[in-house]
Amino acid sequence: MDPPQRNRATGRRKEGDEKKKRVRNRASQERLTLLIEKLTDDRKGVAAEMGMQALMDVRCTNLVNPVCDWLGEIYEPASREFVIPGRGRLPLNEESMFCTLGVPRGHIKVPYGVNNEIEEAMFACLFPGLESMPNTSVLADSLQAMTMHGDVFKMKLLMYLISAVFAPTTSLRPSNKCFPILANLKNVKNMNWCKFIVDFLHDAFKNKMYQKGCRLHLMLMYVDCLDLSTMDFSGVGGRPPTHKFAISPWTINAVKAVLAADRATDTTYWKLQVSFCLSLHTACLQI
DNA sequence: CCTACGACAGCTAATGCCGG
DNA sequence: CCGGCATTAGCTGTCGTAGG
Repeated sequence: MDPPQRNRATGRRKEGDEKKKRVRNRASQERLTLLIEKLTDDRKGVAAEMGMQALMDVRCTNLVNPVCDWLGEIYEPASREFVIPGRGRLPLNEESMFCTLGVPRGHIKVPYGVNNEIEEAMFACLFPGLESMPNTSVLADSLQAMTMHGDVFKMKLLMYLISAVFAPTTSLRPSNKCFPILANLKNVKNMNWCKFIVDFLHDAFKNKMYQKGCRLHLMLMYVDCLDLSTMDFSGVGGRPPTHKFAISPWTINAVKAVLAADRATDTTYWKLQVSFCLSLHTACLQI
Protein backbone atom coordinates (compact mmCIF):
# COMPACT_ATOMS: atom_id res chain seq x y z
CA MET A 1 0.00 0.00 0.00
CA ASP A 2 2.90 2.32 0.53
CA PRO A 3 4.08 3.78 -2.71
CA PRO A 4 7.82 3.42 -3.32
CA GLN A 5 9.56 6.15 -1.39
CA ARG A 6 12.62 8.09 -2.33
CA ASN A 7 15.33 9.24 -0.03
CA ARG A 8 14.40 12.77 0.85
CA ALA A 9 17.92 14.09 1.04
CA THR A 10 19.47 12.55 -2.02
CA GLY A 11 16.51 11.91 -4.26
CA ARG A 12 17.82 8.42 -4.80
CA ARG A 13 15.54 5.46 -4.64
CA LYS A 14 15.12 3.64 -1.42
CA GLU A 15 17.79 1.24 -0.27
CA GLY A 16 16.94 -2.27 -1.30
CA ASP A 17 16.40 -1.68 -4.95
CA GLU A 18 19.89 -0.53 -5.68
CA LYS A 19 18.56 0.29 -9.13
CA LYS A 20 21.02 1.86 -11.42
CA LYS A 21 23.67 4.42 -11.07
CA ARG A 22 22.31 7.61 -12.35
CA VAL A 23 22.36 7.70 -16.12
CA ARG A 24 24.01 10.84 -17.34
CA ASN A 25 22.86 12.35 -20.54
CA ARG A 26 25.50 14.48 -22.20
CA ALA A 27 23.51 15.64 -25.17
CA SER A 28 21.51 18.56 -23.97
CA GLN A 29 18.13 18.66 -25.62
CA GLU A 30 17.57 22.01 -23.99
CA ARG A 31 20.67 23.51 -25.58
CA LEU A 32 19.70 22.11 -28.96
CA THR A 33 16.25 23.66 -28.95
CA LEU A 34 17.58 26.95 -27.67
CA LEU A 35 20.09 27.07 -30.50
CA ILE A 36 17.51 26.24 -33.15
CA GLU A 37 15.22 28.91 -31.82
CA LYS A 38 17.97 31.48 -32.25
CA LEU A 39 18.89 30.52 -35.81
CA THR A 40 17.75 32.74 -38.63
CA ASP A 41 15.97 31.24 -41.62
CA ASP A 42 19.16 31.63 -43.64
CA ARG A 43 20.99 29.42 -41.29
CA LYS A 44 18.16 26.93 -40.96
CA GLY A 45 18.28 26.66 -44.73
CA VAL A 46 21.74 25.22 -44.37
CA ALA A 47 20.23 22.26 -42.56
CA ALA A 48 17.69 21.87 -45.35
CA GLU A 49 20.49 21.69 -47.91
CA MET A 50 21.80 18.70 -46.03
CA GLY A 51 18.36 17.08 -45.86
CA MET A 52 18.09 17.80 -42.17
CA GLN A 53 15.27 20.34 -42.25
CA ALA A 54 13.09 18.25 -39.93
CA LEU A 55 15.65 18.78 -37.18
CA MET A 56 14.98 22.49 -37.35
CA ASP A 57 11.39 21.79 -36.31
CA VAL A 58 12.16 20.06 -33.04
CA ARG A 59 10.00 21.52 -30.27
CA CYS A 60 10.68 19.11 -27.47
CA THR A 61 12.92 21.02 -25.09
CA ASN A 62 13.85 18.16 -22.79
CA LEU A 63 14.16 14.43 -22.58
CA VAL A 64 12.28 12.18 -20.21
CA ASN A 65 15.21 10.00 -19.31
CA PRO A 66 13.41 7.27 -17.36
CA VAL A 67 11.52 6.09 -20.42
CA CYS A 68 14.76 6.00 -22.41
CA ASP A 69 16.39 3.93 -19.67
CA TRP A 70 13.47 1.57 -19.67
CA LEU A 71 13.58 1.13 -23.45
CA GLY A 72 17.28 0.40 -23.18
CA GLU A 73 16.59 -2.33 -20.68
CA ILE A 74 13.93 -4.09 -22.72
CA TYR A 75 15.92 -3.95 -25.95
CA GLU A 76 16.70 -7.33 -27.46
CA PRO A 77 19.87 -7.10 -29.58
CA ALA A 78 19.30 -10.42 -31.33
CA SER A 79 16.06 -9.31 -32.94
CA ARG A 80 16.78 -5.59 -32.84
CA GLU A 81 13.48 -4.99 -31.12
CA PHE A 82 12.16 -3.44 -27.95
CA VAL A 83 10.13 -6.18 -26.33
CA ILE A 84 7.25 -4.86 -24.27
CA PRO A 85 5.82 -7.68 -22.17
CA GLY A 86 2.18 -8.28 -22.98
CA ARG A 87 2.08 -5.46 -25.46
CA GLY A 88 4.23 -6.14 -28.43
CA ARG A 89 7.52 -5.43 -30.05
CA LEU A 90 8.85 -2.22 -31.47
CA PRO A 91 11.55 -2.59 -34.07
CA LEU A 92 14.66 -0.48 -34.09
CA ASN A 93 15.20 -0.03 -37.78
CA GLU A 94 15.66 2.51 -40.55
CA GLU A 95 11.93 2.90 -41.16
CA SER A 96 11.17 3.80 -37.58
CA MET A 97 14.11 6.16 -37.48
CA PHE A 98 12.93 7.87 -40.64
CA CYS A 99 9.45 8.26 -39.17
CA THR A 100 10.85 9.92 -36.07
CA LEU A 101 13.62 12.19 -37.31
CA GLY A 102 13.04 12.38 -41.06
CA VAL A 103 16.75 12.40 -41.79
CA PRO A 104 18.15 11.30 -45.18
CA ARG A 105 18.12 7.65 -46.09
CA GLY A 106 20.50 7.72 -49.01
CA HIS A 107 22.75 5.09 -50.49
CA ILE A 108 26.09 6.26 -49.11
CA LYS A 109 27.32 4.91 -45.80
CA VAL A 110 27.95 7.63 -43.25
CA PRO A 111 31.75 7.81 -43.03
CA TYR A 112 31.98 8.06 -39.26
CA GLY A 113 35.46 7.12 -38.09
CA VAL A 114 38.89 8.33 -37.12
CA ASN A 115 40.96 9.71 -39.96
CA ASN A 116 43.96 11.68 -38.83
CA GLU A 117 44.82 13.14 -42.22
CA ILE A 118 41.38 14.60 -42.77
CA GLU A 119 41.21 15.79 -39.21
CA GLU A 120 44.51 17.59 -39.46
CA ALA A 121 43.55 19.22 -42.71
CA MET A 122 40.22 20.48 -41.41
CA PHE A 123 40.65 21.23 -37.77
CA ALA A 124 42.20 24.71 -38.03
CA CYS A 125 39.53 25.74 -40.49
CA LEU A 126 36.75 24.87 -38.08
CA PHE A 127 38.36 25.83 -34.81
CA PRO A 128 41.07 28.40 -35.53
CA GLY A 129 43.37 28.97 -32.59
CA LEU A 130 42.21 25.94 -30.65
CA GLU A 131 44.54 23.12 -29.73
CA SER A 132 41.93 20.46 -29.20
CA MET A 133 38.26 19.81 -29.72
CA PRO A 134 36.08 22.23 -27.72
CA ASN A 135 33.26 21.05 -25.49
CA THR A 136 29.96 20.49 -27.23
CA SER A 137 28.48 23.40 -25.27
CA VAL A 138 31.21 25.67 -26.65
CA LEU A 139 30.40 24.49 -30.15
CA ALA A 140 26.75 25.34 -29.58
CA ASP A 141 27.70 28.82 -28.36
CA SER A 142 29.84 29.45 -31.40
CA LEU A 143 27.09 28.32 -33.76
CA GLN A 144 24.67 30.65 -32.08
CA ALA A 145 27.11 33.54 -32.43
CA MET A 146 27.94 32.96 -36.09
CA THR A 147 26.30 35.20 -38.63
CA MET A 148 27.53 33.63 -41.84
CA HIS A 149 26.01 30.50 -43.19
CA GLY A 150 28.71 29.14 -45.46
CA ASP A 151 30.45 25.81 -45.39
CA VAL A 152 32.09 26.36 -42.03
CA PHE A 153 28.73 26.97 -40.43
CA LYS A 154 27.35 23.96 -42.24
CA MET A 155 30.12 21.72 -40.99
CA LYS A 156 29.87 22.92 -37.44
CA LEU A 157 26.10 22.55 -37.43
CA LEU A 158 26.41 19.00 -38.71
CA MET A 159 29.02 18.20 -36.12
CA TYR A 160 26.74 19.56 -33.44
CA LEU A 161 23.74 17.60 -34.64
CA ILE A 162 25.81 14.43 -34.62
CA SER A 163 27.05 15.13 -31.09
CA ALA A 164 23.74 16.27 -29.65
CA VAL A 165 21.17 14.17 -31.47
CA PHE A 166 22.36 11.44 -33.80
CA ALA A 167 25.21 9.78 -31.97
CA PRO A 168 25.84 11.36 -28.59
CA THR A 169 28.31 9.66 -26.29
CA THR A 170 29.05 10.31 -22.66
CA SER A 171 31.91 12.58 -23.68
CA LEU A 172 31.75 16.33 -23.26
CA ARG A 173 33.20 16.96 -26.70
CA PRO A 174 32.12 16.09 -30.22
CA SER A 175 33.87 13.01 -31.53
CA ASN A 176 36.74 13.45 -33.96
CA LYS A 177 35.13 10.64 -35.93
CA CYS A 178 32.92 13.35 -37.43
CA PHE A 179 35.61 14.83 -39.65
CA PRO A 180 35.36 12.42 -42.61
CA ILE A 181 31.65 13.25 -42.81
CA LEU A 182 32.32 16.99 -42.83
CA ALA A 183 34.91 16.49 -45.52
CA ASN A 184 32.24 15.07 -47.78
CA LEU A 185 29.71 17.81 -47.23
CA LYS A 186 28.14 17.66 -50.66
CA ASN A 187 27.07 14.08 -50.14
CA VAL A 188 25.55 14.46 -46.71
CA LYS A 189 22.03 14.35 -48.07
CA ASN A 190 22.83 11.15 -49.94
CA MET A 191 24.09 9.37 -46.87
CA ASN A 192 22.04 6.84 -44.95
CA TRP A 193 21.61 8.67 -41.68
CA CYS A 194 18.75 6.46 -40.57
CA LYS A 195 20.96 3.41 -40.70
CA PHE A 196 23.82 5.21 -39.03
CA ILE A 197 21.75 6.36 -36.06
CA VAL A 198 20.06 2.98 -35.68
CA ASP A 199 23.36 1.11 -35.81
CA PHE A 200 24.93 3.45 -33.31
CA LEU A 201 22.08 2.86 -30.88
CA HIS A 202 22.14 -0.87 -31.50
CA ASP A 203 25.86 -1.15 -30.88
CA ALA A 204 25.58 0.89 -27.70
CA PHE A 205 22.71 -1.18 -26.32
CA LYS A 206 24.34 -4.43 -27.36
CA ASN A 207 27.24 -3.40 -25.14
CA LYS A 208 24.89 -2.30 -22.38
CA MET A 209 25.83 1.33 -22.82
CA TYR A 210 22.33 2.66 -22.38
CA GLN A 211 23.34 6.28 -22.10
CA LYS A 212 24.76 6.45 -25.62
CA GLY A 213 22.84 7.06 -28.79
CA CYS A 214 19.79 8.94 -29.92
CA ARG A 215 17.51 9.25 -26.91
CA LEU A 216 15.26 11.65 -28.75
CA HIS A 217 14.31 8.85 -31.11
CA LEU A 218 13.64 6.42 -28.28
CA MET A 219 11.33 8.76 -26.50
CA LEU A 220 9.45 10.09 -29.52
CA MET A 221 9.18 6.72 -31.23
CA TYR A 222 7.57 5.36 -28.10
CA VAL A 223 5.06 8.10 -27.38
CA ASP A 224 4.20 8.26 -31.07
CA CYS A 225 3.18 4.63 -31.23
CA LEU A 226 0.84 4.62 -28.24
CA ASP A 227 -2.92 4.63 -28.41
CA LEU A 228 -3.73 8.18 -27.40
CA SER A 229 -7.45 8.05 -28.05
CA THR A 230 -8.27 8.38 -24.36
CA MET A 231 -5.60 10.94 -23.56
CA ASP A 232 -6.60 14.39 -22.43
CA PHE A 233 -4.26 16.98 -23.89
CA SER A 234 -6.24 20.02 -22.83
CA GLY A 235 -3.71 21.07 -20.22
CA VAL A 236 -0.73 20.87 -22.50
CA GLY A 237 -1.67 22.83 -25.56
CA GLY A 238 -3.90 20.29 -27.26
CA ARG A 239 -3.39 17.02 -29.05
CA PRO A 240 -0.21 16.87 -31.13
CA PRO A 241 -1.17 17.51 -34.76
CA THR A 242 -0.87 14.83 -37.39
CA HIS A 243 2.58 14.84 -38.78
CA LYS A 244 5.03 13.45 -41.22
CA PHE A 245 7.82 13.02 -38.70
CA ALA A 246 7.36 12.57 -34.97
CA ILE A 247 10.03 15.15 -34.23
CA SER A 248 7.86 18.08 -35.25
CA PRO A 249 4.58 17.89 -33.27
CA TRP A 250 5.68 16.78 -29.84
CA THR A 251 6.33 19.27 -27.08
CA ILE A 252 7.86 18.23 -23.80
CA ASN A 253 4.59 18.87 -21.99
CA ALA A 254 2.65 16.62 -24.32
CA VAL A 255 5.32 13.93 -23.98
CA LYS A 256 5.25 14.21 -20.20
CA ALA A 257 1.46 13.99 -20.10
CA VAL A 258 1.48 10.81 -22.17
CA LEU A 259 4.28 9.21 -20.22
CA ALA A 260 2.64 10.06 -16.90
CA ALA A 261 -0.47 8.22 -18.06
CA ASP A 262 1.60 5.36 -19.40
CA ARG A 263 3.87 4.87 -16.42
CA ALA A 264 3.31 1.54 -14.69
CA THR A 265 5.83 1.66 -11.84
CA ASP A 266 8.76 3.78 -10.81
CA THR A 267 10.91 2.51 -13.62
CA THR A 268 8.56 0.85 -16.07
CA TYR A 269 5.90 1.87 -18.55
CA TRP A 270 3.39 0.23 -20.91
CA LYS A 271 0.09 1.07 -19.28
CA LEU A 272 -1.37 2.33 -22.53
CA GLN A 273 -1.88 0.12 -25.55
CA VAL A 274 0.48 0.28 -28.44
CA SER A 275 -1.90 1.29 -31.16
CA PHE A 276 0.22 1.40 -34.22
CA CYS A 277 3.86 1.42 -34.81
CA LEU A 278 4.71 4.33 -37.01
CA SER A 279 4.14 3.03 -40.50
CA LEU A 280 4.63 -0.57 -39.55
CA HIS A 281 1.26 -1.37 -38.00
CA THR A 282 0.76 -5.08 -37.75
CA ALA A 283 4.40 -6.04 -37.78
CA CYS A 284 4.96 -4.93 -34.24
CA LEU A 285 1.77 -6.04 -32.59
CA GLN A 286 2.41 -9.71 -32.22
CA ILE A 287 4.09 -10.73 -29.02
C1' DC B 1 50.98 8.42 -24.69
C1' DC B 2 45.74 9.66 -25.95
C1' DT B 3 40.76 8.77 -25.85
C1' DA B 4 36.55 7.54 -23.88
C1' DC B 5 34.01 7.36 -20.13
C1' DG B 6 32.73 6.47 -15.13
C1' DA B 7 32.51 8.65 -10.48
C1' DC B 8 31.32 12.52 -8.32
C1' DA B 9 30.10 17.41 -7.37
C1' DG B 10 27.59 21.50 -8.14
C1' DC B 11 24.28 24.45 -10.57
C1' DT B 12 19.47 25.96 -12.12
C1' DA B 13 14.74 25.65 -13.39
C1' DA B 14 10.72 23.18 -12.67
C1' DT B 15 7.79 20.95 -9.59
C1' DG B 16 5.65 19.72 -5.23
C1' DC B 17 4.18 20.79 -0.67
C1' DC B 18 2.38 23.48 2.98
C1' DG B 19 0.67 27.18 5.72
C1' DG B 20 -1.69 31.40 5.26
C1' DC C 1 -5.29 30.89 -4.71
C1' DC C 2 -0.49 32.36 -3.48
C1' DG C 3 4.13 32.86 -1.86
C1' DG C 4 7.99 30.62 0.20
C1' DC C 5 10.64 26.58 0.99
C1' DA C 6 12.16 21.84 -0.19
C1' DT C 7 12.89 18.49 -3.53
C1' DT C 8 13.66 16.76 -8.14
C1' DA C 9 15.22 16.52 -12.92
C1' DG C 10 18.26 17.86 -16.18
C1' DC C 11 22.65 19.67 -17.35
C1' DT C 12 27.75 20.80 -17.10
C1' DG C 13 32.03 20.56 -15.23
C1' DT C 14 36.53 18.25 -13.07
C1' DC C 15 39.22 14.37 -12.27
C1' DG C 16 40.97 9.73 -12.46
C1' DT C 17 41.75 5.73 -15.02
C1' DA C 18 41.25 1.59 -18.16
C1' DG C 19 42.58 0.25 -22.34
C1' DG C 20 43.96 0.88 -26.99
